[in-house]
This record gives sequence, structure tokens and C-alpha cells, in this order.
Amino acid sequence: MNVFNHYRSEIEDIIKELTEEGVLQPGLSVSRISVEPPRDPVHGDISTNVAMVLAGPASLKPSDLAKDIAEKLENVDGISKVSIAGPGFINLHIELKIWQEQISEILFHGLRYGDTELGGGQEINIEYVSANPTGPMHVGHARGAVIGDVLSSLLEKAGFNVTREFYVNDAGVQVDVLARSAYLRYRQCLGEDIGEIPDGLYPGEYLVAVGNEIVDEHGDIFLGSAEADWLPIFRDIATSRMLELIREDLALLGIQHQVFRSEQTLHDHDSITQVVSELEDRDLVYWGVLEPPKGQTPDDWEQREQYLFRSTVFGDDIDRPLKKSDGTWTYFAADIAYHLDKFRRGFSEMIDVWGADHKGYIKRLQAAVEATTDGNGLLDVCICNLVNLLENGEPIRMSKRAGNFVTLRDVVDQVGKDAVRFMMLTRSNEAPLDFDLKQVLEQSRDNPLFYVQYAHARACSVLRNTEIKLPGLSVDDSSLKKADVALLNDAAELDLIKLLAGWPRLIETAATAREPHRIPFYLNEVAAAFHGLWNKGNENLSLRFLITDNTELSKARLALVRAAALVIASGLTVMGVEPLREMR
RNA sequence: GCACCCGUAGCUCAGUUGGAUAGAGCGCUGGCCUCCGAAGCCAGAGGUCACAGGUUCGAAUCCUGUCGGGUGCGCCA
Repeated sequence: MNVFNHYRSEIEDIIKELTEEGVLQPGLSVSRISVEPPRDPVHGDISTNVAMVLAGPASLKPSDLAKDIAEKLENVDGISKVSIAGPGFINLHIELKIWQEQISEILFHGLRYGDTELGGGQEINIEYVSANPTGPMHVGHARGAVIGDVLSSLLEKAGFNVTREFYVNDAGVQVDVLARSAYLRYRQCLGEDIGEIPDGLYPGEYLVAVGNEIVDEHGDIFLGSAEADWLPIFRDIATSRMLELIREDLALLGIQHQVFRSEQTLHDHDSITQVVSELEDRDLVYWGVLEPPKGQTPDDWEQREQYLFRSTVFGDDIDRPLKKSDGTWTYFAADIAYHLDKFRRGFSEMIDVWGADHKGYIKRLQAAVEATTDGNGLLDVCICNLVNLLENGEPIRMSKRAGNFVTLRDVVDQVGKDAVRFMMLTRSNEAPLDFDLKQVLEQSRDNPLFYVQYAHARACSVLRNTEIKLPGLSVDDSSLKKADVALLNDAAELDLIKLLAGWPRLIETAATAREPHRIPFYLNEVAAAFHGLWNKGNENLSLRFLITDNTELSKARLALVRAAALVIASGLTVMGVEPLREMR
């Protein structure tokens, strides 16, 4: 049971009663009513603004309405005290019993504690990573990969039916460049001295294997033949090898997509032509001339007619071109077809995870989705800002040209997948993030991953120690579930319980806001509360978890310790990070 | 020039979609190990939420404007 949702529905019942009694008029919206923990705990356990929200439309004074509602709340099960404060807040104190029972609730559900029905099984497509298949992944890709993956898990926990998707950009000039780069390696493989890799081609060593493979398979038959003859073959082989490379890199991070969708297939199947003709039918495309951007006219600007989509109709700043000067489709045109394809596969809700450099692209694609789906498709874009890679506070300089950019594989090898995954979520996704390769390995308060893991490990440590200190007391979940949780009545214990009981609510708010970074922030709070409680036992022996001459009390406290470990583990699981049982 | 993001403690950042006296870490000052893991904890100092208006019972949050910073701006992906 989510305590806050429970009392929200009690409050909604009271609104109904008051409506029947004629105090409130029918049809008032309850959407702006909050039922949440107050910022300051002296105000109670739950605070609601219901009287202030409904008083206006009912032309009542908030304090009068609050009195009516408060009277009825006093009779509700589990509420020990109701008070009216400030401009009309209603503050509720909840009986200790209700909180204490949350411990049993957590032990009962285990890692699934926090699962909610918010999404109601709604299908949702989350597209993330979508790196060009032209080489291995570098650290810059890691943030979007982690955010997309954890957002997926978060929404799954919140009751959505998530499909994780990867859009393969295997069309366009960059894959031709890849093919030519592979061709060079092919010639090298056949004994030719290719010298320096020319500017504009991919210099990476990883293409040597592709050259080798083509030699093994086809011998020297492409030597000296025209580019048009070998290019498609090299392109196909190279892109599929690069895609394999990327999938291996993703696997290192524990990421697996269910669907890979190729851009090239959209071209091959005339999907783009089809979408554009649908837009034509709606009079949403035309031939026209765009003005150059003011204050920044590019040197090579050439005024000419273009084939444009009327994205301004849907709130974009200018209309957007669908064709390049050579007559082929733009990336945008393909993307329109791709998103309509997603919609027609049953996803009216889509989330794309992009890098910050694509921010300017949001409006046009949302416009396109709205246009092609007649407003039935909904595209949300989650923007990931840059990652500054540091070592001991010093920036690590990367340059693609020199080929010394840090690959994702390097970083995972150095610090491990869990450190990468956790650290990528320690800032809100729109904010730039410093990622220090040394700091994530530190065992100190500075390192949030350590701090959270340490709390989990300490909890496990207490449970292990029980065997020595209190032999015969079993600590498996089904035994702890029977503990007398009413014995947990120290203020610090109750604070921790209330925090743990907020996990389902956190899932709901984080899922609604689509902000996975709230999970590590929350886990940090849980860890702090747990470390604090632990240290109280150092100052006051009667507050230790294990009291050798009081089995019942020990058992109750162990239930709390186990519950804390479960909530931390539950959060780490959503993040794809493995909870540690010990730190040594 | 236009669009989007940002401006919160000395530093790095949260802030529950509009709630009550704005929070955390680092750093600084002082305290806590005969004791379940001190790799930790507790306490203190530190603020005109960039600025000015507006919306309302109520604004760090929403609107307008100003200042300052970042990113992007036809045909690349």
C-alpha cells in the first residue's frame, strides 16, 4: 500500500460526501490536490492543500472548508491527529501502527516493493543510444545509454509496458565513408602500403578486422574495381560489424535493446515517399525559399527553392527541408517516416533520448509526429547533457581525429559498469556532469555510489552477525515478517521507516517526471538515515540493532535493517547496479 | 537576430510540477571508536534563490522584461 495514495482516496471520498451534502458543487477537479509529506516534519506525516484548492470554486473560505474536511478525516482509520494550519493546510498525523506495518509490507514484496500501477500497462517506446554504426562507442554515448535504460526500468516499475529500441543510422554519407575506410583496410590486408589514413576517413584500428574478413570471404576480386561495384558490399559488411561492436559495448554496460530498426530499410521500402505523400494530401509540404538566419549568415549560403514541411503550423520556428540539394531525403524526412512507423506499430507514446546537441531538433520532430498521427501520437524527448571526463579533477582531453577519444570499453574496464551507471545519474539529465575516474573508485562520503553501497553492505553485515550474537534467531524474510514491529518506536527508527515507505511514491513522481536521477538522490537519503541510525547505536547501546538479551526487540530491528537493505537493493536494481553484500 | 536550457551557501548541485521557517555534499570550526564495519556519525557557521515587475490565499518554481552564461540555428546525422 502506498500510504499517500491511500489517504488521497480517503480524501476524495470525503469530497464526494461533501458534494452530496451540498457543501461542494459537483464536478470539481481533484487534479491539483496534493497529498504529500510536508517539508517540515513538525507539521505531521501528511499534508494536503485540498481545502485551499476547492474553496475558491465553491466560494468558501479555505479555513471553513478545511474545518468540514478535517472533521470527517478525524474518523478515518489510521489518522491519529488532524490539524489546520496556515492559510488552510490540513495536516495529518498517522498512527505509528500504519508506518510500522510498512516494514512487513516491504519484506512481503521484496525487491518488487515500489511497483505501482501508475502506467496501467500502457505501451511505451523508448529509443536510446542510436549511435551511428561507424565505430565503437565512446564515453559520450554512455550517458544517453544509461539514462534511456534506467528510464525504461523506472517506467516498467511504474506499470508501463516498455519497448527498448535502437535506431540504426545505416543510411547517408557517413556509412559510405565507413565503407571507403574499410576498403582501404582491405587493400592494406592484401599487402598494399596505404600510408596515413586520409583526412575524412575513419582511422580506427577496428576496421582492420573488417578488411581481413572481406579478404577471407572474397579474396582480391574488389581490387581495382569501380567504387560503385564494391561500395554497397563493403557498406553492408562494415555497418553490420560495427553494429555488433556497439552491441558488445552495450552489453558491457548491461544494456540490451529489444528492437533494432534500420534507417536504410525505410529508404528501401519507400516508407519516406509514402509519408511525404500523406503530408502532401494534408497540404503540409510545399516548395519554398527559406530566409538565412539573421545575424549569422553562413558563407556558402545560396538562396534556393526547397521542398519543405510546414512545421511552423505546429509551433516550430521555421519550416524544415525534406530533401537535400542532390534530391535525396534528409535525415529529418527519414525520421518522420521512422516515428510514424513506431506509431503504426502500436506506440502512441514514444520517448527519444538524445544528446544536448540535438535540442534544436525537438520541435520539428514533435511537429511531424503530431502531423502524421493527427495528434494521436505523443513524442517526449529526454535531453542528455555533456559528460566531462576527469581524472583527479583534471579534464581528460579527447580528440576524435587523433583517435585518442576514450572508448566506453576503456572506462568500463577501468571503473566497472556499476560505477558508470550510477555516476551517469548523479545529475539531472539536462545538466552537464563531471565524471571523475578516480573519485568513483574512492571509498568515502564523496563518492555517492560507495556511500549507498556501504549502507547496503552494513545492513547485510548486521544480518550476518546475528548468527554469532544471537544464535538461533533466524533472519530470513519469512521469519522477520513475523517480527513485532510495534517495538520500533525510536524517533530515528520511525524516520527511516517513513523514508522507506516513500519509495513507491518516489517511483511514481520520478516516472511521471521521467527523471531517473531522482533514484540515486533518494537512495542517498536512505543511506544517510541508515548510517545515522547505525551510529546512534554507537552512542547509545540500547539503540543497537542486536540486543543480546532481547530477542524480540532484535528481531524487530533486524526487520527494519532488512527492509532498508531491500529498498536500497530495489533502487539499485532499477538503476541496473548490483547491490554489494560486503565492501571488502 | 531567433529558439531552447541555465543563474539557489565560498565550491559542486538537489528542491517532491505552486505550498508553510529554501536543503545536501565538499570545504571551514568543534565533538563521537574498549562498542553490530569510524570507509561512518553528530553539532555549528554560511542565503536579497541574478535583478525588476506581474498572476494569487501562497512564487526558487508560472508570466513579462532586463542583465549574465551555455547550446543550436537550409541541404551533416
